[in-house]
Amino acid sequence: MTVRVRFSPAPSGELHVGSARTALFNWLFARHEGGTFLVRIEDTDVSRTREEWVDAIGDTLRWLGLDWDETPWRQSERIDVYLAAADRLLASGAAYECFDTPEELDEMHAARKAAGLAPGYDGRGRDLSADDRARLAAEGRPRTVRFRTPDSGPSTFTDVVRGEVTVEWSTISDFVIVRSDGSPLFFLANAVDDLEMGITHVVRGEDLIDTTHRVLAIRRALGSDQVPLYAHLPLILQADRAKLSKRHGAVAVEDFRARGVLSEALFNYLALLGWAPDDDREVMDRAEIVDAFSLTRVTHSAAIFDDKKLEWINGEWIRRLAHDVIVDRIRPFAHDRYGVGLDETLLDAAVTIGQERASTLVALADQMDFLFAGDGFTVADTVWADVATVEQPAAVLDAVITH
RNA sequence: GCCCCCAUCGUCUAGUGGCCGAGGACGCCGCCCUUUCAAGGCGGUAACGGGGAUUCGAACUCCCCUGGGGGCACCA
Repeated sequence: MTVRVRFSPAPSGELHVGSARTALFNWLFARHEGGTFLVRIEDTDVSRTREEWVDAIGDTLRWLGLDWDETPWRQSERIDVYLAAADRLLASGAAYECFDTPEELDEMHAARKAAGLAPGYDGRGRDLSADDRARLAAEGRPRTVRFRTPDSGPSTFTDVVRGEVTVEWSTISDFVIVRSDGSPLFFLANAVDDLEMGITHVVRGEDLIDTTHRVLAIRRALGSDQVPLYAHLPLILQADRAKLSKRHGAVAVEDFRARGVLSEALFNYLALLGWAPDDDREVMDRAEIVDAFSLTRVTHSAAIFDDKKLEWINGEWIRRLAHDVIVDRIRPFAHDRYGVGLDETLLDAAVTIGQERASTLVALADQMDFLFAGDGFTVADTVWADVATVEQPAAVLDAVITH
């Protein structure tokens, strides 16, 4: 079987490190297995989608070094496919039409919660007659399509990292697959696409583990007896053990990029969050990681994102990369900061110092402050005071190089 | 509230019944190198959440508790 995986981001913001890690693991798995890595934009919710995010996510993936194999899919261009599937589910009785108003649903949720149940749905629309439905539709009530879940019995699937995952159907109520505005929802689109695109392995965050039962149920109702192999990755948490959020500093890949984290370093660090090779290596390049990667070695518990360790790996990479490569990457920073009159010789000298001591490209740029500005040095306090007091740039350079 | 998942140093992790009086890395603390900062070298600090059970023997198996996380939407 040829491995076929996909990364399916919702374009509702910049790519954050959690999603990037998911993309990375999918990519690593595909490359390791010689399989295919696809990108599928899950933009069925038009209100949350912005075209600029679609482009931004692509740029970020490219920057990280994650290349995809086929033209990216857009779910927004396949709406009719999902609705056709919904019609089939309706025809077979696997799904049914509902005409509940938002107010009625709110009331029901409150009542169910008070009764110690999950918000869910009480199935009130399940057994409406054709006449009932026609009448309610005629009243102008909103029409949605719900998937009918089994009343009882176990739902089990095999997860590569977690083993057998079982849940009782009675805890999962009927859920909406087509909105009142006629657009399809995640569960439907996801099930249809994974099926039609021949996805063999679904690698995603653990926050989606509970949705698997529903997606699998839709697949079966659609007539498929094929089940992709799932692998739910442990979540990435903040230092306070809460889910990563924008309130707590950098979470978007672009934030790290702007901060001067090298692509190689973030790739390397992210690979180590939730996975470890079977030896002691930590600083590894892309090829080494692809070679060593395996889903069976993915860890089980949530990991805290550690900036310190990222900084360390970044420093390793700054020192490891060829001098010219760093000069090329630092040039935009230097240019922004010091303008057109950029002195290439000094830039070169700054990188020399930077590779020796900096952990991030921004810190490296700080080294340049005193080289370019002469007296205004921001290098850690009194560091290199004697060198910085030399007035002639040439002498500074000399001192730096011979130091 | 209900459901699911998870549980080794502060953090990332190795570990799949004896090789573990628990290994590596980051961080932190010393010392060395160095005119100073880094980098580097050397050393140190620090963990199997608790209780049962199985076993000749449990970090590794099972159960309970506790703790943490996630889910329960006309978001994905």
